[in-house]
Amino acid sequence: MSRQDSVADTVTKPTARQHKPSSASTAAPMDYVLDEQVGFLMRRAQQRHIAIFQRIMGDNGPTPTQFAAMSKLSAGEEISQNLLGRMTAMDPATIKGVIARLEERGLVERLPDPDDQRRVRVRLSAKGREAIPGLLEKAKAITAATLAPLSREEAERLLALLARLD
Amino acid sequence: MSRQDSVADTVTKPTARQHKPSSASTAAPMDYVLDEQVGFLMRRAQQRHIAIFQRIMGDNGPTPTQFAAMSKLSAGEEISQNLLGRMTAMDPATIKGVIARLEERGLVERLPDPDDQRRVRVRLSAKGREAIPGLLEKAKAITAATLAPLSREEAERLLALLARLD
DNA sequence: GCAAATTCATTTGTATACTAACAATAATTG
DNA sequence: CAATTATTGTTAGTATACAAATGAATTTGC
Repeated sequence: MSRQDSVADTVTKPTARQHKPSSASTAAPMDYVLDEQVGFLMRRAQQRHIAIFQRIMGDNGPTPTQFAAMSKLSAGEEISQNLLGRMTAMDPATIKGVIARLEERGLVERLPDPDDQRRVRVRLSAKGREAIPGLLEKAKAITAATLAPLSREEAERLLALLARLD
Repeated sequence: MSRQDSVADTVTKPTARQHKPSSASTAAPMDYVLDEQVGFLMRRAQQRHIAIFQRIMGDNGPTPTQFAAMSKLSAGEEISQNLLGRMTAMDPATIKGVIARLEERGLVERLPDPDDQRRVRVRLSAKGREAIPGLLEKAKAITAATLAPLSREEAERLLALLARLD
């Protein structure tokens, strides 16, 4: 099978870090290697994670943000839409769309808040509650698969470092 | 050596759950804490990074993916659009939009490839080349600001771990 | 040398994500 | 109490991201 030709096949890979600042040349690339920057590495790691997420959750499964919302709602309480967004690191515009799509699929319900007419309370539907155990099982498998390249100690270290970057 | 034992068992946090095994309640939350999962932590860390990126690049600056494309093009060679996508971890549909927006702003040019009529060659425009030194300077500041909560050793460890997750 | 497979770029559709502006409602404060 | 301020949710607009389908061009495999 012809594998997808990777970048390495067609591009002269600068390989590892070279201490030599290449001088002389007109370009003067200024010693900046995109592939070593934290933003690029995080983006790639996230892409892989999301691919794993979709593979394990399956075609009808929730997206990562949809699952995040359902996970928080699985505690059982009704939560205002904006607060749920804060709990799942989504701004009001983003959580709105996520909840709308979950509601379309019958997994959550939206109710007016009797104490505050601005608020919309969100909770899992019966169908949503039934889905939770299976989703949590898959979510654990997703975390395990994402961290599979690392040993236990390395994974713990990574999580601790990531937690300090927010 | 520490074999790659399934990370699945590392998920079982010894710290989290309080002792209430009898579970008189219906919920049985199953020992899953969203905020400790690698996907959630990466998403949050990325959100913070992107906010830093936008703050330092400024209102007229490129987005992270736009800058990634410009950075790769700054080596000076003309690159086919799809290959540039591979080099910057974007699929063909994504890189198309990124290049289109850079072209609208006069930072890159698209040319037909004389050797392969399917291909579109992309290169920096004069305006794009002029912008590169300032952008690289800011990009370094962005990396530094993103990693600021960590010591140098911790940052190196994080980058090494992230690099193994893709 | 030619059919089959692959690659390149594009288009369409779905789903985040954020900014900015907005209206309705609540809370605060002078 | 009235005026200001803050919060909640919505809408519109921009920009990733990827899947799937498509058409054109190039490689391949026999």
